Amino acid sequence: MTAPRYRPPTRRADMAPALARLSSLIPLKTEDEVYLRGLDDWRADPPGVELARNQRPTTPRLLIDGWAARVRILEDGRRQIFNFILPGEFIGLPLRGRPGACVALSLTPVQTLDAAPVWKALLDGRLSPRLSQAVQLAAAVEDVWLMDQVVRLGRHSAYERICHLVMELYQRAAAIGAASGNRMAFPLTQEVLADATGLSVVHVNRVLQQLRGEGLVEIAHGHLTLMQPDALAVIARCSARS
Amino acid sequence: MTAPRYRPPTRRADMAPALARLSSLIPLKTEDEVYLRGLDDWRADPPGVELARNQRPTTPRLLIDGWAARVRILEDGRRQIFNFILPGEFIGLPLRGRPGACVALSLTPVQTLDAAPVWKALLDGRLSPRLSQAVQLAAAVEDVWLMDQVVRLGRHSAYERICHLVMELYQRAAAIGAASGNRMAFPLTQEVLADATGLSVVHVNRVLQQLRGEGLVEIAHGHLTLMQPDALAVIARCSARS
DNA sequence: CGCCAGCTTGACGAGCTTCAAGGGTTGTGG
DNA sequence: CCACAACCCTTGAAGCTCGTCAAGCTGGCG
Repeated sequence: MTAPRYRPPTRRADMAPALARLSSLIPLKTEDEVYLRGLDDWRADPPGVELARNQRPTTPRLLIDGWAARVRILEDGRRQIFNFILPGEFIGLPLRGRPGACVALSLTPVQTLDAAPVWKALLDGRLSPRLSQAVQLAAAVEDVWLMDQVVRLGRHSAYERICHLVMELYQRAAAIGAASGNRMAFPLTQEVLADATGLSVVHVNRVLQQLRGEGLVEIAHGHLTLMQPDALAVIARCSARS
Repeated sequence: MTAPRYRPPTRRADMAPALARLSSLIPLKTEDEVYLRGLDDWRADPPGVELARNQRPTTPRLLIDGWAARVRILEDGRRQIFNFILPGEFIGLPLRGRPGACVALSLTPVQTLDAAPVWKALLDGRLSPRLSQAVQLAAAVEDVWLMDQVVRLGRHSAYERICHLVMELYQRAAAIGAASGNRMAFPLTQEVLADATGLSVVHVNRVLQQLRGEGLVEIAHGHLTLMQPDALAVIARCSARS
């Protein structure tokens, strides 16, 4: 009956994962890291909170802990997830989008920093060339992920969709140092996976059972394990070409 | 047996549609139109030609006549169309994408202009503020279309997908003055529609039959007619919100 | 200990794909 | 002018993938 009270963390999470992700786009120098660590408008939010709407003006934020997603909700309640947001990614950059196109939603407890100074510095040309390029690259990579999502939804079977998405998420987790030994924390519910893959919850469950039975992937207790990364990669590689 | 010889047109197509489309993003001044009309590296291509690959360096081009599409082709031959390209849109702008992410393919005979001067001028800050903003807006609108595509593929039925796509294309045609009286030239084959909507050709055909039977939409002889635009809009409006 | 969100399973049916074959239209060559 | 080829559209039949409904289970948290 009582609202599920949210106890915000008292301290800022480690910024290393976020910095690792940005460095994976373009190697950052110490001064860049110092600059980012200097961002001081910190905020913590519980799951299920709308972090940003894609409309101007919106102040961009940098995710430093937790998972979020870009989502659209239809009039009749259907939901479609466009993409997941992991630490080191920007939310609400005015580079893209338009009112109602999508909303950023926290999926776990999240911590973010106000990135408005970064954006302002970029526009004024005061941002370090490496950070400028990192922002540009981040946008380009997002575009590619969105195209991958289109291919998954349009031309992959349920089985392929889940394999492909799992591989993407594993590689992104690896880039922030959140994966080791083919294992990673995986906070997504099957309902969220369903909204991302365009499937029903029940069918997501069945595919996951199948993958577990085949000894390919195991998701349990908030963790994901790639049992046969190579076999998975083969299935997922029904993707690019030409 | 003989290659289906291609007779390129001898004269450049009218640029009015392309200019109308850009003006619909941001009203252009006469000098902007003069500048664009001054682009002189003209090219004509038959259908089925790869116009640009999403990788640097690629020289961007401005489509002035015909239809094209951004496509990805999978190893096993499956195809997914991301988006259609109509006159007034740029192909291969280095704003987005990455090798292999997608390819631009002509669907009809097309005519394009080399837009490298535009891009260079933009980078140097020499481009008129209106044209600069038009390019930015074009990119933003493309993002929205891509998200719409994700929603169609992920959460719409076949019936809804086709209605929604038809509405989008009609509005885009209207913006370039290529539609009148609920009617427009429509050069897409059912196979192309299938690759755009993630369906099989056979099922696209069945849905089109149904729409025709219901007196909603008629596609025949390369032309599309909206018989009941209002009813269609209601079906298609299962889209944005929040 | 009890509650609730999330996971699991079965049965059934709809939506869509696949395979197969036929028909219409357009353009090319004899 | 006709015949033919290529391409596209159309239709039927059969079956698989996936969604829906319904019910029970499990684990974590207050």
